[in-house]
Amino acid sequence: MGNTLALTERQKELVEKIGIFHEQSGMQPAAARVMGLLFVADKRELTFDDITEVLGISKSATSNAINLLIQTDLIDYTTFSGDRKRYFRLKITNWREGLARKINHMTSMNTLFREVLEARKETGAAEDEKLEELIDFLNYVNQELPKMVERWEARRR
Amino acid sequence: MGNTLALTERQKELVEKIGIFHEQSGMQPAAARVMGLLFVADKRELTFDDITEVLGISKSATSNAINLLIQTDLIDYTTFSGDRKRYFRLKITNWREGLARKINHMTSMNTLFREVLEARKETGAAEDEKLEELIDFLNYVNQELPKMVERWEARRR
DNA sequence: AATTTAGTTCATAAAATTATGAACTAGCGA
DNA sequence: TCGCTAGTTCATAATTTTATGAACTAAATT
Repeated sequence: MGNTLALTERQKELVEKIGIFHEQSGMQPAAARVMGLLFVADKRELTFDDITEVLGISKSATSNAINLLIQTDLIDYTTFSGDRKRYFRLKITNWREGLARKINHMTSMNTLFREVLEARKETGAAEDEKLEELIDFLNYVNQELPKMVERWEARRR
Repeated sequence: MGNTLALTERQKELVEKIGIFHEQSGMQPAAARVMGLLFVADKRELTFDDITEVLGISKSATSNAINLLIQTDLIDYTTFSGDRKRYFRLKITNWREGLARKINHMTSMNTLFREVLEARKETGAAEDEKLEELIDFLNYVNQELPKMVERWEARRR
């Protein structure tokens, strides 16, 4: 029983590209490939076995990856009555949120920088001012980013 | 000859915090600690040996870390005549740029998503529309972010 | 010329991450 | 009750990443 989901070369290439992208954002390799596959496969919903077979990874690797992606809310699944399989699919809508969270993580450095500044013996050095400036910038981004998302949403309507 | 730069507990704590933050952004552990140290040390400029001794890492680890940080433009050094040592220091001003670059990397996913969409057999499915929407959002961010930075700069003056 | 200083390089070791496969579980249907 | 399906779990293996230490270089100093 050959697998009906075989990928074209183009699809394989895109799975890798998307995989690498996610790896670079800190995701485990297998999970990153699962993301890629869910993006490019001919079907929008894949079963556990689809994933295992098409990616050529072990069941445990698939299990790990899927649970990780569910936990981080990047994928989802449906079921159908009289069928025990789960059908996994991307939760694309959560991307915006995820992006915002990541940017937020970066800009959250500002509180840590503030602590650093307070722990420094006051030298009144030019370096301290530069750090102040950076903190101010991060604060600004933190404040403006949600507004930006709102503007995008408004424009959409 | 004991080292004159010994860190307080508070400073050590902050080095670790900053280190972990950078590690989470994909930086190698040793380099991440060097960043932390340069942030919290009593002096704003440290030598190779200061770093090696205070962090308790090997010379090669220090060498690696420093070269990495110089390459990625996160640190700098000065020299003084009649002194062969290099004095390493943070290049804080480049942070804004670095942050912008990272956000850009994330939003650069839009071109890849566009490729995915084009490779999909046109099903006209709702999923495709969601992906379109995401691409649109990423485009928007890419476009608006530089403006945001400009607004911050303007406000600063 | 010999030594010291300020590093670099590289083979190897240690540690951390990721994947495997075999054994297991729990529900369903016959 | 037996077997099958759809996974999970865990000890172990493979891979990757990171750090070490010893040997080296090249410039400055004595």
